[in-house]
Amino acid sequence: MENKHELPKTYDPKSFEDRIYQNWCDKKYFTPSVDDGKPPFSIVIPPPNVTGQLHMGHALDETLQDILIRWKRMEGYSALWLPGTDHAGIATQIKVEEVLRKDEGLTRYDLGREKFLERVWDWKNKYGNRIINQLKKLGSSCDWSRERFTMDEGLSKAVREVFVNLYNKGLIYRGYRIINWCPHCRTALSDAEVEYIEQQGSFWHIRYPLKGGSGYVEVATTRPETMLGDTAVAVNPNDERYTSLIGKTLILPLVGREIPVVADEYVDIGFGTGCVKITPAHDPNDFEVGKRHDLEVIKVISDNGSINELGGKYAGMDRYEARKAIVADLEAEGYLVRIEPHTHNVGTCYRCKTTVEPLASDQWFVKMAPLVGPALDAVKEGRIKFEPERFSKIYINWMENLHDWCISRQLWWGHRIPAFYCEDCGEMTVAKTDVTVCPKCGGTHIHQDPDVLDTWFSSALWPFSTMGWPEKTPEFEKYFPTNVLVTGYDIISFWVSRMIFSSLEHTGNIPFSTVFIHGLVRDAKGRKMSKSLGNGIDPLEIIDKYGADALRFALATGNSPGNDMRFSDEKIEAARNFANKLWNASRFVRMNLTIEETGLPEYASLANEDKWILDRFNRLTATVNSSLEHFEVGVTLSAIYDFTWDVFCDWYVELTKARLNAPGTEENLTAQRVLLYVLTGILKLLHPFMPFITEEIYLSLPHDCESIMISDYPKVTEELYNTEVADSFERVITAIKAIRTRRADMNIAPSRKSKVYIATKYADSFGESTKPFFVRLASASEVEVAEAFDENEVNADNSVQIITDSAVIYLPLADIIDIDKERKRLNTELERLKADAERLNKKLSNESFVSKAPAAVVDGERAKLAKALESISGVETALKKLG
RNA sequence: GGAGGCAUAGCUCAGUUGGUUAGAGCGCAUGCUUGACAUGCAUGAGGUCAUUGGUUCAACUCCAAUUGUCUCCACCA
Repeated sequence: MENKHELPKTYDPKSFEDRIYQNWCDKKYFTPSVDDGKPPFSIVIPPPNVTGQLHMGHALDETLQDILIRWKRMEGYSALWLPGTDHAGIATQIKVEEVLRKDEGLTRYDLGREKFLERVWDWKNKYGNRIINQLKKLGSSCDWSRERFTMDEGLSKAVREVFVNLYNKGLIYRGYRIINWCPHCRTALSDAEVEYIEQQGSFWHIRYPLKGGSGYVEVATTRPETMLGDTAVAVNPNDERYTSLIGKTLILPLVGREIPVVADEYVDIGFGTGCVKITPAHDPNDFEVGKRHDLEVIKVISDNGSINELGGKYAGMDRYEARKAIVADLEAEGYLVRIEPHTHNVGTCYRCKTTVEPLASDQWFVKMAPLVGPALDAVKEGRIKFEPERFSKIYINWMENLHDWCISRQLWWGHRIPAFYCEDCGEMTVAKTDVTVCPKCGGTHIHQDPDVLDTWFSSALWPFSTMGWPEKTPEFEKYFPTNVLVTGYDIISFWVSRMIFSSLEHTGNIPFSTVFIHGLVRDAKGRKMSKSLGNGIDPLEIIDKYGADALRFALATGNSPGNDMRFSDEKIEAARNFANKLWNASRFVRMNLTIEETGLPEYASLANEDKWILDRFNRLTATVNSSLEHFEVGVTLSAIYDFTWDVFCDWYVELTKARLNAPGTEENLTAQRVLLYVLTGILKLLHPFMPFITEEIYLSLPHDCESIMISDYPKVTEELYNTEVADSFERVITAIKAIRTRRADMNIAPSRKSKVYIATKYADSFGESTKPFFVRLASASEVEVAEAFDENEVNADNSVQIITDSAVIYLPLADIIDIDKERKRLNTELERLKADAERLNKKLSNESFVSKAPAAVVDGERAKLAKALESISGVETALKKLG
């Protein structure tokens, strides 16, 4: 047995959390061994961005994962929680560019690609561990020895392997298509990276005159500047208003270009004017129309969002500046018909919120159609389960409506696309290793594609790339597929779905069997926490003030899967108060301990209240284990909370005080052992949720293991169930509560003690050993129990009468009692009970209820009726005695 | 336009396959220095479980519609 330390008088989490975490690390408890012979349980962390700072969303995510992993570890699994970080292409590149501009007044182009990347790596090495250290403050039991980074050597190898395989299968291709372009980040974006924000805009109606001066057509647009790239106007072939115009030629205003009127089903007859200007280079639908009619693609907006050299007099203007100028010119020349206000959704970059510009560009794409089927089947067939289940619908809906995935980014920070071009013969080679000699012409003037891959391309491989894939490492063999993925619903489309189809395609296996989805953490007013609102709550400040355990408790409690939650001062204070309560109860138990052993004494030697608490604890254990199995973290925690506070502290600890005050007796030792057993059990059940305080207390008590985190999680012990004794003891509790209630009703000061006479047919329940409980907890001066009421002992006229379903209790308090009031009260009570009994009678005489309801339910109702009848007879007796 | 969530006490929220008198925290009221804890103890007030219908012996729970509210996806120029 190690030395047991003292527990200081005040609960001060700062005094032990870091020390305990360091000890766990030193002992390597977080690092499971592949050959430990235990069944595997694994989770990979959703890798936070290296640029990131811990926020409440992370705190919730990590807390839930840690709860699961600690629970499974204590249950005897080889529990691996694999941590790491994501290189976060756009975010990190922007971050370092900012620093560069601020500190040195330079742009990345000033440095050049290689030098710039050196700076990014410097930055990563310097600040990339910040978020990892923050995770440690939370108590996360990640296996830091297996920490990975999306751009480390192994993962980069996996990325290349996947790219080349997909390319060779024809699932990756290069194409000239309309993509979403962010003029600020100067890169292409995937559909998922575009956020639509509703904006107040205008609808400009413009006349396009017919060649030859005989009339015009009227088109409407929200982006007038794109007219510089118009190469046709389209009408619906079934639109009778315009059939005569099809095939005619128009003169594009301001530009003077001749463009045709084409017929295309894409045009909605009922919307706008029914005539649509077609700009194939800057609109995805127009691009398709253009392909069908063989129209020229004229790109007029450049990478930085300005009008390019094809824009005539508008060349060089920013797109919004050009819009103003064009509208003004149209008006001056009489082409502008009118301007309508118009609300529409504008696509913006999810990183910088700049309005994206759709433009035609050469990019790399993943062909989605062949990957979707298996990824849908895995969920539909239940091999991958979403928890809560409803999120599988969101997943399915998204997967069924996928376009090809644009994976190339015009950035420098990321995995460079492994495509090599021969400058001599133009051959392109895609290969796992760098190409230096052209396989076609033998030329050596080779350059690699300058683009990098979408960050999510490497994230999609995370569950297996982190395990060493494509090598068959021992980790991969043992821990893949992983068991649970814990993440927020906001990331299902970005990440979860891509992991699923990638894993199925490349490993032939699912990446995880359960996706445990949680909601967002909002502020006390229900608003999303954001930098711009400045309403974010810093988890590290909370930890500093209240402790990591309190933060974890606040995040885990009252939170149901998939739902958003609010974080408030009240919540964190309630959590801290609970920790304080546990701390003090433990201190009380500890100061009364003289024993060293940890087990229970002979069951037969236990008092009824001991058997009662053990029965209740056993039930708690059953609840906890089954609800954790269903990811009901919040329900589990509140069950432990209620038991700890209401059952253990408020009742059982109080009930043991009489025995604790009698040192040296056998009863005293028994009480100590049961107290220690139940308290230790609570600590173990609670440990996954509140790892620090439970460890600190556990080690201060006689303990059976060198750390609570590697001890065994409590399991149900069949022998500890004892409904009969537990029910019998509940009668005592019921009686004490009833006495307290009556005394409070009558405003009897606690200092005013009273004799307590208990008339009951359950005299066994109210044995000699229960009398001190009435003295201590119900202000009794002395207690007398009788099988039946003894008229000689009690003058009912002078007694307060209390009726429970198992006893009639008399408090002789002659000077306080008001006979009329008593009679009235008893009559009201009698009426209520009779109404109850009648209702139950009616229910039980209902033939279909008795025959169709389960026997247990019917029996339950019968028991209720029996209790009601007993109470009725108790009240009637009392009334009779009252005269 | 498509899909989904939510609606329970003054506030914030639980309520695990339908089965007592619907719960918690905070707040409120009353009384307590009960030698672990005032970050506490005891007691209490407070709810037609959004509305209407349906299924069932039985509905806060399942189904449909309605109202309010939030979110995601698509995007008609």
